[in-house]
This record gives sequence, C-alpha cells and structure tokens, in this order.
Amino acid sequence: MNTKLLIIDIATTLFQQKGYLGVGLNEILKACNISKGSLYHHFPKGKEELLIACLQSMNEEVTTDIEEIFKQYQTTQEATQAMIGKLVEDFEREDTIAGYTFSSIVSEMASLSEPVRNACSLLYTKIQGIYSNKLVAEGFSKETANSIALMITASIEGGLMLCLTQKSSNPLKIISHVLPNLFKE
Amino acid sequence: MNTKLLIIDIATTLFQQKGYLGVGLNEILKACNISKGSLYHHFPKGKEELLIACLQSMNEEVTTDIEEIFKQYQTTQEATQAMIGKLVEDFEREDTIAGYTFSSIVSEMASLSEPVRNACSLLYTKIQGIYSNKLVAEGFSKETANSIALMITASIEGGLMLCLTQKSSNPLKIISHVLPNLFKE
DNA sequence: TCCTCCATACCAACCAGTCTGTTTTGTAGT
DNA sequence: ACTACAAAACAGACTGGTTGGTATGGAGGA
Repeated sequence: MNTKLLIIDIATTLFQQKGYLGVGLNEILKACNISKGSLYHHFPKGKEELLIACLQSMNEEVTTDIEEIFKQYQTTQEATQAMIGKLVEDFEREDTIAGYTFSSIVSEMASLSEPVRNACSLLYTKIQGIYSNKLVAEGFSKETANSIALMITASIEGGLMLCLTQKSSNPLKIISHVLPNLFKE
Repeated sequence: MNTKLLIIDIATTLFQQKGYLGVGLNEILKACNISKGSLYHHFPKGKEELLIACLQSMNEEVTTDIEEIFKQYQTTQEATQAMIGKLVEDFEREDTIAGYTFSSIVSEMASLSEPVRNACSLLYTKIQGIYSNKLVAEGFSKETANSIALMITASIEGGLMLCLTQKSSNPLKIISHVLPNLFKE
C-alpha cells in the first residue's frame, strides 16, 4: 500500500508542474523508482486512473490545508490574504506552482475526459465552499457569499497563471491587496 | 502566403482548444489539408515556431477585438461587461473556449520554453494595458488602474477555467456581475 | 498453493522532424 | 509572346525515439 501512496504523491507534483500530457509514464516510473508492472498493478486502468487518484489526493490535501488557514484567522479577508501569502512564498521558493491549482490539467483534459473534468469540478466546488461558508458566518447572504467565493477562486487561479508568465509573484500580491475590496454586501 | 495564414488560423484554434501538447502535427496537417513539407516550408523550426506565430496572431486579433469593444462603451464597467458577455456567448455557442485565453498554453509551456513564455507575457501585458488606460482616462491613478486591470485579467482567465470544469457559463456571468465592485479608488 | 506485488520484455501507435522529389510560379531574355 | 530557368511551394515516404499499454513470469508472504 505504501507504493501506491508514493506513486500518487510524486505523480501529483509532476502533473501539477507539467500538466497531464506533459508527464510521461516513464518519467513517473523513474521518479518513483518503480517498474511499469508495479504501476499497472495499482492503477490497472493506466494513466488516467492515476490522474484521478491524484486529483482526489489533492482534493483532501488542499482542502485540509485551506481549512486550517481559515480556522486560524477570524475574518475571511485575513484568511484569504494569509492563504495567498503562502502561495506567494511557495512560488518564490520553488519558482513553480505546487498547490491550489490544476489549471493545466483542467484546460488540457476538461474537453477530453468527463471523469477528470468531474474530479476537477468537485475540487473547485469544495474550495469555494470553504470561502463561502466563512463569508456566510460573517453575515453575508448566501448568494453574495457564493459570488465572492467564486471571485476568490477565479482570481487566484488566473493570478497564478500571470505569475507563471511573468516569472514574478507580483500578480498574486496585487490580487491579495485588491481582493478585500470585494468583501462588501 | 495564403497557406501560411491558413495554417496559423487553424492551428491557433486547435492550440486554444487542446493546448500545445494536445495537438499533434498530423492533426494540424489534416485540418489544413496540407502536407508536412508545406508546413515545414513555412515554419522551418517546426511546431514551436508555429505556436509562437499563433500567439502573435492571437495578440493582434484579441487586442483589436477588445480595443473595439472598449471604444464602443464609455465606462470601463460597461466595456468589461460587454466583453465578458461576448465570451459567455461564445462559450454557450461553441461549448469550448475560443478567445481571450491561452491558459493551457501558458501552464504547459511557461516552464519549458522561454520564447513561448515571453510571447504569452506580452499578450497579457497588452490586454491589461487596454483596461488600465481606460481606467486612467476615467480618473483612476495609474497604480490603482494597473491593479484593477490585473484583477480583470486574472478573474476572467480563472473564470474561463471554472466555466470549462463546470460546463456552464455561470462563473463568467457572476464575475461580470461582481467585478464592477472593484472599480473604486 | 494461492494471491499480492513487482519486474521486464514487448507492442502498435504516434510523435516531431528530415529528406528527396515534384509541381507551381515568378521572372528575365530574346 | 514564347522559352528558359530558378526559386518558391508543396507532397509524401521515412527515421529514430517515445508514448501508453499488455503479457508473462518471478519473488515472497499467508
């Protein structure tokens, strides 16, 4: 069972960094130091099954990660900014995207594979739910909270894209600064 | 010269829909009804050269497109909403993304090819410039205008991503509705 | 003896890119 | 206006490498 988790762990990172099509099976095998037989033992349906497992794994990790941050701070504003701050740190340290995003996977696979599209959809929904709940707890109407939560998700996702193209964490920083202006009924 | 433009035209659409790695040369050739020799005659350096040509072509098309919309409407708010409205229409009609975005290409290629990353960066910068200029003309300070322009770009980019995963134009609609709340000094 | 787990050899399909040869086209000479 | 010729444009076969996926067999514990 350990091997399976190892595969998921490493493959998740690779998929996030290079996208689904950008990572070959052999690359994954080498990174994990396992053989093809082992991989296909744990994921008989192959690469796509592995991807979905990775997405589910990300789902749990990202969710608990964000939830923890959101428990630590009282207001959504503080929590959001702390969260983006963490993203900025990660980006500046590793110079690549390692969390909270799967745009590459979405844009590659959304039109190709329904199961993958669905897994991504679940992930976004869950994250938005965290934002939304906190906003409702602060007194926002459910509808407004959902709208703002969507804006947070979208702008972070797009912001990461801009950071990638500009090789700079500036876009996320600006977003972190501007976003709170939306937190009004 | 006609063939070259044809190739760029068709390849641009394919790249937008499926990403760089998602489109094979043979697929492009078939879609254009041309031969490999012809393609490599116009793009001696191969696929990546073609991609960059496509990005430049998108640059011009998208830029003039947005500029026209922004001339038609007096306020940035109206213009932005009209622009997003057009995106929504496109998405609902074709059920795929056809303009104003190249996230798939960015996320796939940003870390792999400097020239491509640069072409993408130019594109984003140019689009943001249009937003920013209009905002400055409305009286915003340059810094605020840049921040808001960045937020527009990021949220639209992320919004398209959400539309793709949810197979719905709702995210963009909500963004169009919420975005104007940012238009304050 | 099974069954889980892993390793390896192998496969057809496809990839981007090269090479050679043919057609088309523009141009200069008479 | 007709020919001659070179360059541009195109066609298609071919290559080496890689892709995801399969089939077979072995090691080790229950």
